Amino acid sequence: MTSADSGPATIETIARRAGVSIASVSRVLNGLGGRPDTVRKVQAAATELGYVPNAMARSLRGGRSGQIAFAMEDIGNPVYVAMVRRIQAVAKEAGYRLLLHSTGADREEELRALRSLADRHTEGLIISPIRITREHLDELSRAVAPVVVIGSLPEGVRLDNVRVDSRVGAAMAVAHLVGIGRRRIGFLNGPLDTVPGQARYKGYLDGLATAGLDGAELVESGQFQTDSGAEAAKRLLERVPDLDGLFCANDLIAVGALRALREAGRRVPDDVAVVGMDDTELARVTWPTLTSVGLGSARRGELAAELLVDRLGEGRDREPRWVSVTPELVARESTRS
Amino acid sequence: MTSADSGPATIETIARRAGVSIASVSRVLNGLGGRPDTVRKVQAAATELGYVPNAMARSLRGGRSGQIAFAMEDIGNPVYVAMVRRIQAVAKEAGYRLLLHSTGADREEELRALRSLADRHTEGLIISPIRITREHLDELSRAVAPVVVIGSLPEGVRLDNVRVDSRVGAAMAVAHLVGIGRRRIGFLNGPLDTVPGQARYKGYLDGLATAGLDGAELVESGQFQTDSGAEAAKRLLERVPDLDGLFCANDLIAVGALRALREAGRRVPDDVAVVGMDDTELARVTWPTLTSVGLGSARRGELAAELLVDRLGEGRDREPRWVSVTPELVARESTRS
DNA sequence: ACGCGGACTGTAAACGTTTCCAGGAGGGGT
DNA sequence: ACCCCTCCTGGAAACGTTTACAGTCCGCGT
Repeated sequence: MTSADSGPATIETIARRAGVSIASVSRVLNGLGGRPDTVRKVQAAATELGYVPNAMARSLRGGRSGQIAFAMEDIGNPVYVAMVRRIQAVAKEAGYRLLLHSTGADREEELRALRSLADRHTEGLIISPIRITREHLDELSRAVAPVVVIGSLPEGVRLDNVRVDSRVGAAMAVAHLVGIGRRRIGFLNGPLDTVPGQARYKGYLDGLATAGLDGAELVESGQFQTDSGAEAAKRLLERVPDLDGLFCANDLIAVGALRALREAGRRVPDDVAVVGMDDTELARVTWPTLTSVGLGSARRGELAAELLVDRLGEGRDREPRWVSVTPELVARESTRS
Repeated sequence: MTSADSGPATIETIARRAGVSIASVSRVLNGLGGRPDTVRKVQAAATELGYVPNAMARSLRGGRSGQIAFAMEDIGNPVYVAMVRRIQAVAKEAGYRLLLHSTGADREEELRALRSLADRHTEGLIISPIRITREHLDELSRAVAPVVVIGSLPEGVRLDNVRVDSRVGAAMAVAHLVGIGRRRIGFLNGPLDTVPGQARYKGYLDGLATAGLDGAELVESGQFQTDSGAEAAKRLLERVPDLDGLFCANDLIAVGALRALREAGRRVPDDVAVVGMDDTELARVTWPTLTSVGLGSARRGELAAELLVDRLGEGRDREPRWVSVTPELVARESTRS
């Protein structure tokens, strides 16, 4: 009560006040037994002093920081919001705190996140890179702590991995448009040199091929963002006035496209039916509400977090696991026939 | 290169390899001088071994973890996304990592976030509580590390604080609706027992009073969320069929209201003009786009982060500072006259 | 030639824990 | 009455840094 001890109470303060050794204090506080009166004295002292163990000291000694990190492009994209939410939940459940890295899709930032594992402030990392370069792979293989990747990896990379076949998802989108009678189906993509950009482009072509259509000239690429999507849509509409279906590589692009279509006086879905991808919360907010191919982002976040937590505990040395989620098309007003 | 040292390189590994003491290694690596050849040897050894300093050890010794935290209700609300983005940026700039607490507006969780400062894993906290109880204030005053509150505090609380007069903002919304000729102006609020709920309600009344209107019976409350907003709107429409203006306490509610209005066959803005609050990214996504009173969420996040960073550095003992941001109405299609 | 000052170095302590180890106390069985 | 076993305890080391302190070396001025 009086104790003129400077600074917050430590295990030592308690030891002095309870008249026992710091070892005993530590044991009692960790529930490792002790004589009843020792336990009582220590607990009394601890609560009186409002003792809270110093997490840094504990981490240093135990080699465990109790922290994991999630690195994504930008938290502004609702697809990552969904992931963060679930990762957060799983992490908290397992007793980990969550750190956020916003990389802005900058390769250097991503690598920095990866390398930052080396300083041990974080026990593991979930990363969702949209480009995967040789350097990424090198750095991944060299990572000093467990890493779980959300997104597709090249064959043979031995890392826990949560993926979704967005190529199939893209094909589903096209099939759906074909199914409601559309024939001139455009595609607004993100950058072609990204993993998702590639996969979705191939899926688009797959979908067209299956339907016996040709759409080579109906593609525009930009960024995976709203404004960029609006511009791309405008370009496409000028080039292809008889467009009647539009698949967008993510919901942000789709939102931009809806805006551009409206400004161009096209009705959705009557004139042009639109399908987005990711099935984010945005899809239920637009008007008309947006048909979108869900890629299970919440689920992927959850799975990734579970993989990581497992590897940090029980599954220390298990084989790397590749988990996948299946895409699912959610039909809404933007493709009502 | 060969070194059968187990585990990652430490300052000691380097010392052995370079044939100097650990003190010298530390000094060289921190740029505190040394004889040219010592510097060379140490640096060579460090890079060969790929040395990275252990953040935990450093934190323990230095008493600084290099981490700050942000506690908010739910990252699903775009208003927090905007804040997180900016906080993240400022934190990174100043060399801090950012931890996220999602409290789900649960009082216990919020208090836990506050108390968790005591374990020193975090140097400071930015918190945006929507309810402020006696317990919050006690815990805030007792916090062992700097805290910045985003949101209004009772008079006399000595804490760094970033606020916005949302009461005035609400009044602006009503004035705007009055300005375009609306007279039966409803209000969809969040919970009345929250700080923002209170302020916005008062502002709504202020606005009506200024215009010489009476609207006591035109209010519905629910949660600050989309679905809840849709339900509230439905209830209100049934009770008040001649509604011609609607102010919503945040954009999520407004999005729900837009949906409900559409389902009820009312045109926006022709039949009912709608104003939201927070001016989140959602406002530009809906159709019609949503007029909304911006409360500078990005700016508030930024200011809060700056206050915190300052207090952790230079401003250690400066007086608590109260900063405020002024609301700003952004007119869009939902109130076009 | 000697001493002095300055620049550099190494030893050791400190940060706050957890945990290994050896020793002590107490109780039960012979 | 003695011994052994169990249970608890305190001392000390360890985690990987930074830093105060005291010592060493060198060159320079006298």
